[in-house]
Amino acid sequence: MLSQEEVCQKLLDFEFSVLNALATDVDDVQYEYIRELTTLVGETLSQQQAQGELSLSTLQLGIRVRERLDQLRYVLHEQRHQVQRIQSDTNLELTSILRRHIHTGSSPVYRERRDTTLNASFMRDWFLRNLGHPFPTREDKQAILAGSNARIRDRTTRLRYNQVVLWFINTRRRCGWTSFLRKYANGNKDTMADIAWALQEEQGGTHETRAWSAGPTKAATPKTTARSAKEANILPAKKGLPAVLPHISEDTAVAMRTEWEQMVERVRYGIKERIGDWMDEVIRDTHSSASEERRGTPRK
DNA sequence: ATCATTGTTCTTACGACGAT
DNA sequence: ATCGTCGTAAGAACAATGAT
Repeated sequence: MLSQEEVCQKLLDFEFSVLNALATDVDDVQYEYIRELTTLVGETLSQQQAQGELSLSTLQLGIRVRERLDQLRYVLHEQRHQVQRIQSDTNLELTSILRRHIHTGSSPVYRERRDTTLNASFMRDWFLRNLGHPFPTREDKQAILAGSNARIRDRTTRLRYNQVVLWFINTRRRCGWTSFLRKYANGNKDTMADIAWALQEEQGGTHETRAWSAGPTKAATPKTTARSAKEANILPAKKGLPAVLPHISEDTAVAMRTEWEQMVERVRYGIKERIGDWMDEVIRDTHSSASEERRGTPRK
């Protein structure tokens, strides 16, 4: 148990630490110290009060400290508002200056890189759950942003809205989603959604894709596709890919399944499209030259 | 006006390789 | 073993353009 003198000293120490922290930027160690001190002072005072050991002078000191901190809190509150107003005005001004600068034909100003890779786990997860239609709405993007930044205290590693937009654009292109769309769905996103549904159904997927498959924009325009038939629980005669694309050859179906799996892997673990393509080339070359040798065909 | 796509540039990490 | 340099892949970001 602390003596009255020690309690008073802790109170003053507490006030000094808080003032100091407010005047400068606190690091984690300082923050932790203030937190511990707050607990210690609070517990000691309430204990002493409960046991009737709290002296009048300590009590008065405690009240004075609280009043000073209250006043300070009010002042800081006002200051913060002012700073926010100034920041907002400055941002507007800077934006307009930068716009003018860019429009005068100067070279592009690339933002300084903060990290080599983004905190993309939320975006990857969303992409994988919506492979049939990886186009998040504004609300979706805001939710992804909030989820990604929820536990990040360091400002410099927090995602920005535009980074989410760009990540989806780049990932659709790099993971092979766009080329798959063109190659197998004739550029039709509805067909792509159906194919995605069928492939995931074949693989015994969790059918989480139902969310986008029956998404709000689609639901508003009901169509007699394989997808809507499924939603109405009218199961087609065939299941999986043949139900959606009845006229494709087995070879094409196999190729589609392979490319789909590669696409999923790229999204899940990173793109690495160039290494992947290179590996494919090596494997293909090795395979073809091996079979040529088996047939006795002279190489080169 | 807003959002997606495409082509492209730029930054960073990393491996190979030679010099010490 | 440890550097410094160089080339390259991956991925983030930008600009122009098109679609709705």
